[in-house]
Amino acid sequence: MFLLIAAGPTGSGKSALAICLAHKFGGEIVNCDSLQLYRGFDIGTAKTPPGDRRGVPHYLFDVLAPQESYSAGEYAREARKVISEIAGRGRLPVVVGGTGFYLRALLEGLPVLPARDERLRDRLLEREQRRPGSLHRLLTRLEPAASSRIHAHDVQKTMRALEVRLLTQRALPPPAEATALQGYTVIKLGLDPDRAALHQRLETRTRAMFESGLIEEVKGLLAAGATGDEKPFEALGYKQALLHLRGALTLEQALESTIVETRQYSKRQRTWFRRDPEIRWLPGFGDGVETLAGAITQVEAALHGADSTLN
RNA sequence: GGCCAGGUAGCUCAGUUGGUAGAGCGCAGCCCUGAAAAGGCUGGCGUCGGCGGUUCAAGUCCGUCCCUGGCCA
Repeated sequence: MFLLIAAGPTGSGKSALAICLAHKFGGEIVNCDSLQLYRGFDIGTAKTPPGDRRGVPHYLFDVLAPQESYSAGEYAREARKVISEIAGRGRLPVVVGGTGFYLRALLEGLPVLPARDERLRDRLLEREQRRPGSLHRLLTRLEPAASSRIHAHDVQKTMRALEVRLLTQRALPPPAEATALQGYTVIKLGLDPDRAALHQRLETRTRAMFESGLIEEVKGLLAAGATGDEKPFEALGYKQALLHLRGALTLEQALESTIVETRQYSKRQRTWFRRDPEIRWLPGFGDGVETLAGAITQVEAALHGADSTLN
């Protein structure tokens, strides 16, 4: 069984590439983007409209309501289930998305650890607010190895480490090893367009999002009952649209801020994916003819290469 | 034309009584084990508008010229 992955920074054309490959090789698409999971967040997440999907089935899009929180662990479980169903039908699962951490959780697994505990977190946060730095000091005492890996200023990660420590102490048995996804030959493709060209495209795309109704989409979500405090409103463009609607930013400032933060996000994605030695990098954008041809060649070679070694 | 306020890192600006310059943002690089479009770390020699002058020493004082904004003509 094969599993195809399309990775790369936002705006590099992953979706176009994935749809094309799925169309050609009998594939079905599985989302690996932490925000395209949400219903109603369409324009700002650059979700492929149903009309552009060329009849290729798409999974794990629009499966969450705004107020539902989510995590890499939940994603990995859901995605593994969907992938196994697709493969079970004799089709090729094609995972597309820029959320590197979710992809890692899916393929390599996460250590078996307790999930988030909001009540514990509230207490820890309160403690941190009363005495800044106290959580990291506590972690250093309880779990020196973990605290040395986490910078003292990184409260979010410090809190997670403490949470794990405090919960596992109570709830033995000790954590098991991470379980990697088994049974698939994974073909990882990565898109690596020229940086200046990507920046240009991201700016153009962001302007287009605002012009084609991002603000109205946010108004609609609020009218439908969202408060704006839900997690997906932290997303690029949504955050700024909200600030604009609340009068904190002019439209121009909201646009400018979204452009800048999108560029920074794309850089973080590059840094993340670049470390993965299994990715076969394709220069250019996923909708480029040559890039697409190169991808098809790669996939064919991988499929045939595996055929001959299996026989 | 006159008066006033400014011209310091890509941008916005700090720079005490003169001792060869700093913050934020951007930008670049990086980290990441259930918030990940999140969170965090590292990186600042730049003709201090130009030219003269005073001084051991000038972004900091003096002169002059140029530019920008405002006010008055």
